Amino acid sequence: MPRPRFEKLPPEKRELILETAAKEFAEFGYEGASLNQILAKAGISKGAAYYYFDNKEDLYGTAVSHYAIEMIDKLDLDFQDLTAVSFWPALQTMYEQQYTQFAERPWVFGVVKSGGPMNQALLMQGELGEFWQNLEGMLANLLRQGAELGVVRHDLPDDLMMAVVMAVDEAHDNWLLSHLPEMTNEELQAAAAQMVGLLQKLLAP
Amino acid sequence: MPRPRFEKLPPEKRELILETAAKEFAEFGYEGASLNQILAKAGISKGAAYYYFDNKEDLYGTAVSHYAIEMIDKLDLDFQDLTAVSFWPALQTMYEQQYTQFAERPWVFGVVKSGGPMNQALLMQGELGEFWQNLEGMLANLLRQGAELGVVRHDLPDDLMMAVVMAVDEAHDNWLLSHLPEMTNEELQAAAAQMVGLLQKLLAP
DNA sequence: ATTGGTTGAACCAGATGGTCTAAAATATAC
DNA sequence: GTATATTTTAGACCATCTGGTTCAACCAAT
Repeated sequence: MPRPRFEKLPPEKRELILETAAKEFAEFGYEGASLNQILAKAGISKGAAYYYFDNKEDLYGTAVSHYAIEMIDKLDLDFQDLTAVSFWPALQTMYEQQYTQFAERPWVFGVVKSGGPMNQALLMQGELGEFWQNLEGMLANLLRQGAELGVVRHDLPDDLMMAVVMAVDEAHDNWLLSHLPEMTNEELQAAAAQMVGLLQKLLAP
Repeated sequence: MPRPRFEKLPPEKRELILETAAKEFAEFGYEGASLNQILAKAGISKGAAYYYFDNKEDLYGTAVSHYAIEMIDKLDLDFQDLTAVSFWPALQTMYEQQYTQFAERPWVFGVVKSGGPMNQALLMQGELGEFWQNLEGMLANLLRQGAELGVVRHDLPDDLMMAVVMAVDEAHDNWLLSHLPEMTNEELQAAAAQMVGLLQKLLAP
C-alpha cells in the first residue's frame, strides 16, 4: 500500500513511476529487478521513493495492483455463463484482447503475470497474498468450470494443471514478445488462436 | 574448462564441489546462484576456487558438463531408428529413467536443464555455446523426426514449439520436485507417463 | 634448505535495499 | 511581499552482498 500522498502526485508522474517499475519487474521479475535502476530510470531520488512507498515490495505491489485493475477493466473477463460451446471462444476472446490492446504496452501483462510460477511463495507472504489467491482462484475456477462442462480434463492434479497452464502462457508471451515488432493486427489475432489452440490441446479430455 | 589440476583432486572432493554447485545452480539458476554461497557450502576458500576454475561461469560449465555426461551415459537416449509406433514410448522410457534413476539426485537434471528458456543468451555466448547448440539440436532433431514420422505437428513455428516443450518440461519437473518425498517408484513411473501424455497432447498433429 | 602446490582470508570495486537529514520547494498566514 | 510552517527531495551514508584479485603462510616432496 503506497503512502496516501502518492495518489496526490500529478497523474503523469504517477504513471511514469509505475510504468518504469512495471517494465523492470516484467522483464526481470521481482528479485531480478533493481530498485536503484528503477529509480534512476524514472528520474526520482531514493528519498522521494521512500517518501511514497514503504519499500521495494510496496512499489511492486502498487504496480501490480495498478495494472491488474486496468487489465480487469479493459478485458472482457466475463466467465460467468460459459457453456461447452462458448468456453474456448471466450478464452480466445480474452487472449485476442490481451494481444491487440496491449501490444504497445506489453509490460502491463508482464508485470501482472510476473507473479507466475516462480514468485508464488514471496507473493503469498506479502500484502498481495489475497490478491494472488483471487487471481489463482480465477484460473482454478475456470479449470473447474471447464471440467464440469466436460471441455477440460480432470485426470491430472490441480496444482500440476495450474503450473503447466501458467508455464505455457509464459512461454507463449515470451515468444510473442520477441516477435512483436513484426506483427500485424491480424497476426496478433492469429497468435491468440494459436495460444488457445495450445491450451485446448493440453486441457481437453 | 576447469584447470587441469582440478581433475587431480580426490574424487570425493571433486564431487563435493560439483554437487554443491549443481544444487545451487539447479535451484537458483546461473544468475541467482551465488558463488560465495556455493563456496561456503562446499567448504572451500575463494583462493582455492580460483585456483581450480577461471570464474563462476567456468564452474557452472564444468558442473553442467559433468552431469550432462553422466545423464547421457545413464539414460537410453537412443533416438536413432524411431518409428511412428516407437516415438512416444521411447520418450516415455527416457522420462522413466530420468525420474527413477535420479530421484535422489534431482539436481543432476536440474543443472543440465538450468540452461532452459531463460539463460539461452548467456549460454550461447560462453564456452558452452556449442554444447547448448547440440542439446537444442537434439530436441529440435527429435521434433523434426516426429514431424517426418507424422506423430508431431508441424503447424507451429519451431522456436515456439521448442519454448513450449521446455516450459512444460520445467513446470513438470518443478511439480515433481515438490512431490518427490512422497513418491514411490510406481508413482515415478506414472509421472513419466503423465509427462509424455502432456507432450503428446501438445505435439500430436 | 629449496621448490612447487595449495589454501585462507584480507582486500577490491561495484552493486543492492534501506536510513537519515539538511536543503529545496511549496503552501499558508499575515 | 515577507516570514513561517509544511512538504518534498537529493544524495550521503549504511550494512551487506556480489564476483574477482592477491599474496603470505603452510605443507609435502626433494
